Amino acid sequence: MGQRKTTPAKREHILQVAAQLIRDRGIEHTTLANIADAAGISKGTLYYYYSTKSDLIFDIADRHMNNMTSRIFRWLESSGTVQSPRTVFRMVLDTVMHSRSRGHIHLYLIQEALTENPSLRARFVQEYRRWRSIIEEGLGRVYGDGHDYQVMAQVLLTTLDGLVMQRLIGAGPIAIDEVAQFFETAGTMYRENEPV
Amino acid sequence: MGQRKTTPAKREHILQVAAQLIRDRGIEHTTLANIADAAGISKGTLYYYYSTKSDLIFDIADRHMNNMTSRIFRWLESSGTVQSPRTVFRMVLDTVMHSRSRGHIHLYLIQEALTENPSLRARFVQEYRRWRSIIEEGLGRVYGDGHDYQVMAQVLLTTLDGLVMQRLIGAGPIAIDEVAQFFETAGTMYRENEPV
Amino acid sequence: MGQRKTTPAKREHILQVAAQLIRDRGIEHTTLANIADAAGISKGTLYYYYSTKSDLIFDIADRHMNNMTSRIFRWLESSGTVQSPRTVFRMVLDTVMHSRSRGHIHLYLIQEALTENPSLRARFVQEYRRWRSIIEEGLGRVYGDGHDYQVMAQVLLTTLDGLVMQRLIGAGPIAIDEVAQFFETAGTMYRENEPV
Amino acid sequence: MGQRKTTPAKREHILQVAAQLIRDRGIEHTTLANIADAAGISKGTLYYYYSTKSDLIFDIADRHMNNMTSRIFRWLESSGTVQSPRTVFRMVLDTVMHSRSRGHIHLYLIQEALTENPSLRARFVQEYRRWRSIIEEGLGRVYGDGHDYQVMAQVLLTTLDGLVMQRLIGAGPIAIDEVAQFFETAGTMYRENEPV
DNA sequence: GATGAATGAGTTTTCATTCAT
DNA sequence: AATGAATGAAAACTCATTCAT
Repeated sequence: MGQRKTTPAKREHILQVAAQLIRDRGIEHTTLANIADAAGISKGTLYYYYSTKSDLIFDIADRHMNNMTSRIFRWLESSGTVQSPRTVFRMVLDTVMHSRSRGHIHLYLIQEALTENPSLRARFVQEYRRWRSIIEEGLGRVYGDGHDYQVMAQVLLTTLDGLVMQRLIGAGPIAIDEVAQFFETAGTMYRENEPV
Repeated sequence: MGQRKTTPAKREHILQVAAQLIRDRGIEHTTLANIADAAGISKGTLYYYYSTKSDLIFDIADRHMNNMTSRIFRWLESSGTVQSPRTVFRMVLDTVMHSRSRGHIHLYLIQEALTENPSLRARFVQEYRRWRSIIEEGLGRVYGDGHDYQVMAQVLLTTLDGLVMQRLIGAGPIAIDEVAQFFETAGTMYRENEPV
Repeated sequence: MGQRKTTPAKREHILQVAAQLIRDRGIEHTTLANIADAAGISKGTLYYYYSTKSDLIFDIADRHMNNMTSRIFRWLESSGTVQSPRTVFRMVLDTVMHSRSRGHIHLYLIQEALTENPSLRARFVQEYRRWRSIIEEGLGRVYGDGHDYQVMAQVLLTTLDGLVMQRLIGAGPIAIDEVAQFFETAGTMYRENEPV
Repeated sequence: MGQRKTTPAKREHILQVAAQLIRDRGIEHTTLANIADAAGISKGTLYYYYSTKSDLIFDIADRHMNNMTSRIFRWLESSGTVQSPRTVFRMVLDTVMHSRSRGHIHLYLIQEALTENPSLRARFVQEYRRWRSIIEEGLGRVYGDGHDYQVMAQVLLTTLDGLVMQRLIGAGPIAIDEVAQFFETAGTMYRENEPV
């Protein structure tokens, strides 16, 4: 829904291939020649679709964030019919962390945004805010009342980012179930103690 | 204090300068020429002290992790005499997130470890485990009993990482106080519900 | 009036647009993609009308030289009815230097002719001779007698070229009036001293 | 006297070689690989001395203009002891136009300055002014009195530029002697008629 | 210890041109 | 007539690394 122009099939193909390569080797170690090769086209053709490496990266980031957003959205939709908050948490954690590669690309893109891509950075800031508010709304729905879940949403989102990093590093298995439970009990607790 | 061999003053100087540059522009955008320039030496001399860019980066990472570790250690030491768990959390969050630049370098180094520096990665894995166990011990001390704070330690550490990332992106101010409170109440709650 | 074949409207349009671009950015910095864009057509279509960049440039040069020639011709026509030689010079200088853009394209085209377009160069040689003889004839008419104005015509034409260059560089305002006067007095003088 | 830093021998060598190539084929058709080859060094080494094609071109232009300037200066020096104005003109014209290659490079550099090198352009403007004033002073000396030779200096300089262009195009032999004579008689005349 | 010079292998970018539809 | 897609060959630029002095 609303990519730039109408992404033609080949542009889409390039996007996929490039994202895959970047996942595997990082942005800096993925050359345009690599991408062209993997996509089965010439460098010239690559240029036809993306006249700059930056452009390509921006589109990959864009796609990535849209994916994340719609994933979280779907969670929000479904959460209306779910009884157990715990199940919900498990699902969120699970979904977002789903593929190691997704985490990889997430980290690379942030890095890129940080060092030399101001517009990409702006995009990240905007998207983070969006995610936070979606999560907030979802939490409100799960717990059913009018409490303020701002902080909890932030912690949850933040934890997700942290999990991505730790998972990438591979510092031991991550006990998602336990973390989910932690958040559930914390949520209940927090709600009760709120008037602080 | 016990670097490899006896770090001569110039090696130390190079380290500092390089770390600073990497903080500002990322690893990939910091060339050896940049470092030599900033350090006021020639590229040849740089190579006299560090025969490879990787070596230099490893040393920077080493230094960085030692810093983190001793910081968390200090917390452990001090936590024995602190009454309020909340104060403790605030302090940890505060300390670790202290400088934006530190966060930057943390992220860059992880990236590097991820893409092409397996030994650096191993080092990170080891250090993360260490941090987690320190935090675990500290939590036990704060809450005073024999409960198992593994998950909570993980969540705390993870959140720290996540906070670093979000802070880097600059997605709005981070309500450290509130997060600290969240963890405190969560901690209490979790302790009580533990038998799961 | 009488281009090759019968220049269809679109070919003419391309010509204008391309000339404009070249005026602004030079030949080397004007790509066929630029021209196609500016003309509102596709590169493919551009190739339908001009099978080579060289062809297009030749046509532009052709047009440019025809313009210059007819301008000087007009001067010749009018000069018969003019009394003051000075007025005439002023007019020539003024006319030829009329638009900065024309000077630009003149220079660019000469450059092109020089480096890689022998046929264009031949065309320039031919045209320069023509201009010189037109000017010579005009001078004879102005001064009314049978003297030989070859040198003066050359100096005048040469000065025009020089003025174009200096004007392009923008090295200060050019005192056209004074230059015109210089030529007038010089002309008179020269005529008298001729038997050298 | 006062190149940037102290031009090492190799830098100087590169400069000469590059200037030569540019004279022969133009800026656009002279690649860095060509230059490196002709200079007997690698592209990397070329980069060591000139990190940009623009830098190199600027230095060539700088050198070129210094050459021109000192050539005109020398004329000024010598002109003090010369009796015949005509001899002087001949010499100036002759000297400046001396080598066809010099003209070539002059034209290319102006072109370059025009299209995308503002600092080069500024340099040209400055140098043109300098040349004009040197010529003015020289004329005053030749004609011995306090008249104002501004216009004549401009016409002379302009004519030189024009001659360079026409010579490059190769539009017939240039009658330098006659042109010199024209300027001499014109000079005398102009001086006498000055109070206009 | 220190350095400037040199390098080569790789990387992005450019663009005139071709061609099937 | 018109076009979008594709291409290749070349060009500029990057930079970690080596080495004689």
